[in-house]
Amino acid sequence: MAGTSVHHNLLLPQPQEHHHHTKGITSIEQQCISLLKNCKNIQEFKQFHCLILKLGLEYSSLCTGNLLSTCALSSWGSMDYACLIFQQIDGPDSFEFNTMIRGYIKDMNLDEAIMLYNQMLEMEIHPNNFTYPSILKGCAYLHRLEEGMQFHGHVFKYGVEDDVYVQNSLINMYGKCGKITQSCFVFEKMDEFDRNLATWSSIIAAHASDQMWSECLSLFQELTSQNCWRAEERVLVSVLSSCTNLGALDLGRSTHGFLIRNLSGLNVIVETSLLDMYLKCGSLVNALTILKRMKVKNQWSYSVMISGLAFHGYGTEALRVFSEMLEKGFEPDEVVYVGVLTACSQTGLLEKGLDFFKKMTADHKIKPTIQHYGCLVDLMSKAGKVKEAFDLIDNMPMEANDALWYSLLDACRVHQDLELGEQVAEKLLNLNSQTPNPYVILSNMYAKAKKWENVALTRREMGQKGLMKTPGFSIIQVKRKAYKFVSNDIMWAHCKELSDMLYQMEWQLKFEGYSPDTSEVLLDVDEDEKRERLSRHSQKLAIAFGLINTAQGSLIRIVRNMRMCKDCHNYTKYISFIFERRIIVRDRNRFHHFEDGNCSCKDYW
DNA sequence: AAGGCTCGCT
Repeated sequence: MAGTSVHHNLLLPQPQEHHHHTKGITSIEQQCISLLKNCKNIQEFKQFHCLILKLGLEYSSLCTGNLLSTCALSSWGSMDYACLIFQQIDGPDSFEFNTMIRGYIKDMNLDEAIMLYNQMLEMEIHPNNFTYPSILKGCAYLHRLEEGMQFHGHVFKYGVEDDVYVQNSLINMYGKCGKITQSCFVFEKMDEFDRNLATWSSIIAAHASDQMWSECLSLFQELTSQNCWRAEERVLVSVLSSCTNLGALDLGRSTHGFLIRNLSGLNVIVETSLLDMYLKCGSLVNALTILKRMKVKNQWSYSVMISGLAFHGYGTEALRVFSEMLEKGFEPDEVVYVGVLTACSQTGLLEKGLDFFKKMTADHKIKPTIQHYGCLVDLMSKAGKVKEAFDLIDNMPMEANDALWYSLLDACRVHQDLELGEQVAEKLLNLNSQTPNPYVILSNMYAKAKKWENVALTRREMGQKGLMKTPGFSIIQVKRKAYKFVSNDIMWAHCKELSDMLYQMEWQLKFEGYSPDTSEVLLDVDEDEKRERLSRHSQKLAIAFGLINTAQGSLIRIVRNMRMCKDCHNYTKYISFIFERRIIVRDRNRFHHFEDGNCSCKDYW
């Protein structure tokens, strides 16, 4: 038994007659401390503690502090026992209080930590620069802004506002509580030379989580321009997240290169961020390479993989990854289930999706959030069950948001359910009357049903509110430069090269059997005019530009602000076949991979 | 005796 040999060791220092004092601790105390720190579990620790008490050792406050910290901060979760020790201490000092607070924060027990903090003040023991970082960390984690602000006040009261650890913790706390302005305020007030990597990491992460991605990247540039910079995984994770959200594949690639050059190995969090970046920026090939090289995967890696595959239209593969995750013994959380349900809705697996929803609540005891209901509504709507989706929203335990209604409204449009569409549009306008989107979708539905009076009426109502339709556009990247094409933009009509290319494309398309599908042109004009308009959709212009300006056989990437129309989808399939190009289009919901005349969405989107 | 990182419905 491990205990026996340790007892033996503990008794060893006894024969020493003269006590060596080092830094105020006797050598026997020092030995006790080191033995205590090597304890593997609470039982072992208790045994030692009893033994020390039996030996009748008088220990100094430093020793008590160490005893406490060993217990309170151990990984074997023994705050109860630490409490017992703490209560026996006659007049605990700030060191001991800080240790206990840190122990509670480690267990995410902010309320107990705050109680102890108040007790500290009552006993007129001043908190110090070691008190605030830990307690602010607790506020950050649990998004407790009110308490965090209170501590910010105390930081001044107890004169530790210039401590860099305290300042970093404040930046982090405000960032996590969504108060980016306050984070910046603390950051700006800091001495430039005091700022360290944790400072930068906190402020950069704060911007990333507040969706200020471009600002996040400029801060990172500011950091790299300083000489003190060194490779830091933690910072780069936030940078990668910003690249992901901006769809900045090039910058993401550079960051990946930087990581490879500067670090010998990558941890699982960085690898997961890279995985997410490549997936969301549309490079499935790079994502799969990362995945193959990953030695360690955690729940988040699977989560990213599942939603990423779903985003690319590989629903079945996403579900296969999910079952692998379960086999490996990872407990699915609510986020993973959002990915799983998305995979089902993107692929049209209605029954499976409903099954997963049941499993989630019954087997895994996860309370569905509005996001889960969102997926479910999308799942049913896309499968044509619009009435059922409407009933589901009515019977949900929470209020519906606009995302949910939009999902249903778009399905009403696709499945031409005018009556329900009108109801849904009204719901949306009740939520926010100053948005053009419900009017636009509704008028498009009227147009498709050839109810031109209603079209005019809807458009007029929209105009009276001063609302404008957001124009559809497509962005194509050529040699690291972005070119934006807006539908029916006449600016490009003067470009001979482009109109020649469009003419050539059209000619070859017709030869291969393509005929324009004018059913989604939503104006009361004749067939020729419809065809004319169709041919000037932004995606077609962007593709023509891409065919002219990129090397033969190379990949074409397009990002759009809207869902593509049926005809553009069909047209792009033909182009991928005729010009032997892979074309990847990201619309507002997902990726479409066009290759050899087919699309990864299998025409379900 | 202390502080910093990644995933989710239109």
